[in-house]
Amino acid sequence: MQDEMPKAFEPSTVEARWYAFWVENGFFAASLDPADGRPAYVVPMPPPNVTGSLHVGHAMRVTFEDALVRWHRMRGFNALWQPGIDHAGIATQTVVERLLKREGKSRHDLGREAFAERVWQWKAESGGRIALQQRELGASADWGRSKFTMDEDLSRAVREAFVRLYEEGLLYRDKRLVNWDVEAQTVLSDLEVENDEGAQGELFEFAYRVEGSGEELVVATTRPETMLGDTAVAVHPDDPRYAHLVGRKLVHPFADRRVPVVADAVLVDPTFGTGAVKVTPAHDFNDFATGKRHGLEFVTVIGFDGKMNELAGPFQGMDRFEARKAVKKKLAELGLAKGAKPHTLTLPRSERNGSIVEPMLSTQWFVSMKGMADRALAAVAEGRTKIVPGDWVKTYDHFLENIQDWCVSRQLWWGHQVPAFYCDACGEVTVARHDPAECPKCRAPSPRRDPDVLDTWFSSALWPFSTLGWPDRTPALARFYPAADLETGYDILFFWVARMMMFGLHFLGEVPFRRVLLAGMVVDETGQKMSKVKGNVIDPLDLIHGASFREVVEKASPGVPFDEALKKFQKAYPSTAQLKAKASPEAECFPPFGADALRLTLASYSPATRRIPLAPKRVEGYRHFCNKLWNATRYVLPHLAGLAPAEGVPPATSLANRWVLDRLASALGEAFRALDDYRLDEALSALYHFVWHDFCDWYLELTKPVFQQGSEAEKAETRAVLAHALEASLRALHPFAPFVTEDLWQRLPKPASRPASVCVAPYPAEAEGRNDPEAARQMEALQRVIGAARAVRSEHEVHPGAPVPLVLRTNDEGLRALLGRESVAVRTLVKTHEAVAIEAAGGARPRGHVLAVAGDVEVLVGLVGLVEGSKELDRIEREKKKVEKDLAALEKRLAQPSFVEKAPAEVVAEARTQLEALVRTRARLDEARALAAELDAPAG
RNA sequence: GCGCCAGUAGCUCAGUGGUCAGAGCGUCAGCCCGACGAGCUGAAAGUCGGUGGUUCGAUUCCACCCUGGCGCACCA
Repeated sequence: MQDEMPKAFEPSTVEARWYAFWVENGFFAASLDPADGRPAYVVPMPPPNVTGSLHVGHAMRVTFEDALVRWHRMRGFNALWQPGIDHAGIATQTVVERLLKREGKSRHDLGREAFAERVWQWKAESGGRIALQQRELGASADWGRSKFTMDEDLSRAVREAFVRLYEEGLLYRDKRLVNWDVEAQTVLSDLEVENDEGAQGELFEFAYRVEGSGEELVVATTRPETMLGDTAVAVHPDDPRYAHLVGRKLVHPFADRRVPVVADAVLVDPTFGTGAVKVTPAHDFNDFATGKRHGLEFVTVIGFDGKMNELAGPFQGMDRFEARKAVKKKLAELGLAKGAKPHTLTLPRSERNGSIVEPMLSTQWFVSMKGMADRALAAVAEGRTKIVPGDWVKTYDHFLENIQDWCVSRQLWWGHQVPAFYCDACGEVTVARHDPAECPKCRAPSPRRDPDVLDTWFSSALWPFSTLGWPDRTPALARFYPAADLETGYDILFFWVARMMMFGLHFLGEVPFRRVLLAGMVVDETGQKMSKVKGNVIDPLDLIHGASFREVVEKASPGVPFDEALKKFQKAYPSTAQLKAKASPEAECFPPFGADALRLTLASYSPATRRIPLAPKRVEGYRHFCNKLWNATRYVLPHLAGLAPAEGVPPATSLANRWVLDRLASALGEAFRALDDYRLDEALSALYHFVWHDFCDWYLELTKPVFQQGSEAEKAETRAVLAHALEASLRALHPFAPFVTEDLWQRLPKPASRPASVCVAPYPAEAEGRNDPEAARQMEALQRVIGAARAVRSEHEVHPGAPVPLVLRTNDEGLRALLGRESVAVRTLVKTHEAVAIEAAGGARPRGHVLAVAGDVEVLVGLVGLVEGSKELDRIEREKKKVEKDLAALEKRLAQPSFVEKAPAEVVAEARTQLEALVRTRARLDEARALAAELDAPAG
């Protein structure tokens, strides 16, 4: 693998071979060996849907989790990143039904068994493709332990959980009003219902006639068709308008039924509408409760198919929306319609298919949540599980404090079938771990199994332990439960995280994970959610492998004409549009940025932020960073000449070597602290800055004169430091950019103790550098001097290649000594071939030199004959203005007795030191100004 | 109605009770120098959403307000 290094980093050639290398060597497998004493670090991967295809959300999961897992693995943890796939009940059934439809069939044509067979077949062919895509991102999961939620062992866990809850009286069957998805033909849990706010509807008013009088009672409704199921009209008990009607009966215009007027303070707000409310206990949640309170009849008039049933009289067979119009019309004909006003309402919609959810009376299985919720609340309150960022604790608490029982049965064919059996002979219900051959009560043969399946999230809630062999007490369970970190998007805090907490505590008596890390959602560059409607979806694989505009735009807006789709896309990603304004379909929209660049980009967003605006331009920036690493290594390698460095931090005596080890220590320390705090962005930023701006911009440049003209001893020391700093940097960056770091690391000569792969090499901590405040201070002074000289030259537009004489003056002897020692460095970095003169301050000014001030050093740059005139006075004035301003502020503060008395001593001392420094700088600037006149005077 | 989040350079975002601040991209000027499908050097640019308060001191803490986003509940 030690081939010639191409000039530029090419992700595609690097990625595939290293992934194979890692897997072949089993680096990602967690160990169950009893002799392995390493502490466990476990992260359960949120199992993507079997129907899923990798989107940026998944890419973010992989990036965050993989970085954490690789980091811990390198730190010597026995890391288990538990992967898997979710069977995704409704989603998968919908996909396969759609396929059947193309063949002109429905699932009913096949029957339940054959349909399930068909789904398994589909799964074998195209399901779980996402697991392969996760590998393209470098996911270091323990693929050998991968689980599918419908695997035999996980199905056993689901059944066990169900039976136990039933035996404990926490799982029960009840007839109540549920959310019915008319399109999918199944019940939904409350969480699966989305509230569509701002829908335009109308508030329709009609009258009921009071029995035995000509009086009318006007009610208002947004759903006139439900009046067919009205069994009462409610008024407020204190409402004088209707007091006389309470207890009277109303005539239902279409049904052979008398409807009582009841007084109800809970349901009725006398100030809203007419102050009289029609009550339909079988089709509305509030009315259901009202019906219970008053012992009303429950008349169901809408069927599970969304059509009016036989109790709807003349409206039977009509679709509910059709019936709405018909009822209104009929009421108008009867003179009972009393007008309508526009009304904004919130419609409950199925999160799956968007159809309007119908509240229906139905018998379903429910899990009693209150007790489990209380324990889940306590676990977080007591800190046994920490939610990060902590902002989410309130949301978590609010959900659990107001939790309703969980409807877990679904009228689907794909999923874990409810293990309940009904005896048709005696009505006995049996819930059992094994299918009963006969009714345990009356011995009637073959009780009928409940046809329903369980909510997909029921099995997901068991994930942290069902994947480890529960209900058996396996070694894996003992070793890997509870997990350390659970990382996921905040959108499934209720669906998944809270339920895992509850089930984990219930079944294992212990929290399922110590930390919950909640990440934001990836959105487009303008902050909009990604959706096909908006045409702003980006396939992360396109960013990795590169893609033409046609490919990108087709995925963003399937089926939409190119130009239109392109426009939408460019609007969502302005920086891309800018980059490729002249986009033609076949032109390259994204070059192959590579998995590393994408990962670095995603890792660079603060995990605390809720919206993560994905900017392709930013990915490009990180590809450049990979390229920088690549080329830095390309520079370093020839100098090392294959010499393997010794173990440990190499000795350093030269300023540059001491300094770079100091910066390395500081960056590594910061990275470690940040990672520990789940701040991948801060860790990355510290390392990025070190590599690019300290290591490449300064240190590599400083090594050049050493290799050109240094002594053998200097060269040897520099070689060792160079090799060490680069090798440590690659290790430090490996969790973020696994591919490029592995490739480069393999090319470097390394100490003998290093393992076969960087992914199991020790993660560098601060001690792999060497703190050296003295070197840091000296280097900073040097950098200021060099910066001042460069600025002078740049501002005077002197050709960087032109040699300029440089005179550095200071009365600080230490500084003079330093500048003398480092004069070669100064000369190299200022890019002047002339000798550098180091002098005491205050001498006569050399002719034609422009002066700048760098702290205590006067920097005189000789520009004779190179420029006409000078901007020196301008820049001195500018600098002085700044200094004066800072000085004034400091003086003012120090003049305040309250500040000096009350502020901490060190703050005051620091202010004084700064003041002194500023005063000195001001003096230099004053001198400089006086001297500036000399240069500005007409040349003699 | 309850709750959460955001509002900092042209853009996207970091950040801190202590000289009223950073990064990337973008912009401007110069360069191409044997690590750099790029890079290097330099520069310009912000009254840190508004109003009050706490404090010796607030962009950073508190209250209220405005704007945008989100969640939950309710809606005859």
